[in-house]
Amino acid sequence: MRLLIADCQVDYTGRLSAHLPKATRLIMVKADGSVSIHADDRAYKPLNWMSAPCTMRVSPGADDEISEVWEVSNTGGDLLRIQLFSVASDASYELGVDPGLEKDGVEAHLQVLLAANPQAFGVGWQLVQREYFTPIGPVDLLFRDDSGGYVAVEVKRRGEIDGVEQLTRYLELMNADPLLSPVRGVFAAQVIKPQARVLAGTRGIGCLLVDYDALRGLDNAEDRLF
Amino acid sequence: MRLLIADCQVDYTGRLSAHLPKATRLIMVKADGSVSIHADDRAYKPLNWMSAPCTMRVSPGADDEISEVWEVSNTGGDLLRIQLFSVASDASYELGVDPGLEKDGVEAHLQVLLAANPQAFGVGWQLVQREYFTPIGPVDLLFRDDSGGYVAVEVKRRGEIDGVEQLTRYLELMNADPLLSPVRGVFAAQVIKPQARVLAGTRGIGCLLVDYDALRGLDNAEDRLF
DNA sequence: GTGTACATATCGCAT
DNA sequence: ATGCGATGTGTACAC
Repeated sequence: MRLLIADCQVDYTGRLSAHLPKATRLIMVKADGSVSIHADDRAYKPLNWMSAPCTMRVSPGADDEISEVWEVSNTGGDLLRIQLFSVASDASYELGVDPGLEKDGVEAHLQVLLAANPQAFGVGWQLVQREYFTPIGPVDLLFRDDSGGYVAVEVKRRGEIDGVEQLTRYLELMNADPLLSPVRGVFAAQVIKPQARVLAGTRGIGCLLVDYDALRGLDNAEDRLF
Repeated sequence: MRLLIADCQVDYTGRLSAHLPKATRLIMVKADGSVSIHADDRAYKPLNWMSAPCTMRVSPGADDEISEVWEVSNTGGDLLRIQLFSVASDASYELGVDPGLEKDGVEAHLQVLLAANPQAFGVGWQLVQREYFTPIGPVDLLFRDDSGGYVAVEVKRRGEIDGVEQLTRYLELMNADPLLSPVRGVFAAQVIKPQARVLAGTRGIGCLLVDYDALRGLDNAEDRLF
């Protein structure tokens, strides 16, 4: 990883055109060839960047003020042009390959927990299949309720309007299948935004607020019992 | 901006739980207090981060190997815990406030260009309103076609399935209004994905591929003429 | 390679 | 504050 602190002017042309006037910034060149330019605020997003795979071409500056010009390009025709003025610092480091991030608590885990605990939906519910396949994609969970009717469940961490749309498309398709019809829908999420709840209501789709910690507790309790 | 190259172990608890095993990484502390941890690949995304506003608490390490422990927290209860082992480099720089990014070519510009050039849709089309308001949000463009019928247009840079869903919701609502009905829909984008085109077709929504450069050329030509 | 869904998305704007 | 849409979204995974 190479880190420069330098006065620079940057231009990007690609999916849009963007320009950074001359100022002091951090320029980061990573081992995969990617380049990013950071200001002294915002943790997450660089001002400008070029993702790998890309190639860099370095040329001398056109005048005394510009020491070098970097042109970073990819196969899609995007071009990041960095004009370097004075360089306050320029250092390189060997970091090696990162062992990587371990995560927990995402939607996949919610889905597994709900599949293992149908009682979260109601008494007598039984799981038919997880990731039940339809031509337009997999339904997260398919259950039969206590009366034997099919229920398609869409699981989200945060329930928003596009999740309701997604479930609606699945339901349209499944209800066109005489072997499945009628299929009800339930939208399950840790939080459900009001607009999503209203839209679900108008489409006859039920909503279930999922308590992740309680479900995980249930799961652990069962692990201990059996 | 403070830049450390150091062996570190990182834990994050907040909207999810995540763990980074001990390895050499870049740790960036910006003037706004935000902290990010970068591996030697991926230009855009840090491995872990805490956005401003947040506060850092530094304590000495529990044993000889750990030099310091940083705990960065925000008001939402998120916690980023960095255990520092050996530090290869530690430097601070004054960058000042960045003059900021200037952009061009985003969806807003497409919308303006299309509003100014109704002939891109067809002969005799007339703009009724840009950002035509409905209770569920603004329709990008509302036209009357050569026969006087209303046409709602959704503009995207890239036409995908969710854009068709969005336009569908607008059309449902507008067609429920006897003063507007019937309203046709047209989905306009620089590229339209096949699945979006098919969905639009099944809903009776037209598709228009927008040539950004040609439209801009038209616009410039008009600027010169008048 | 393309399509699809998720993200600690972030960011900006309008209510 | 909250909702909502756009992002050069990036990223992983399935087909």
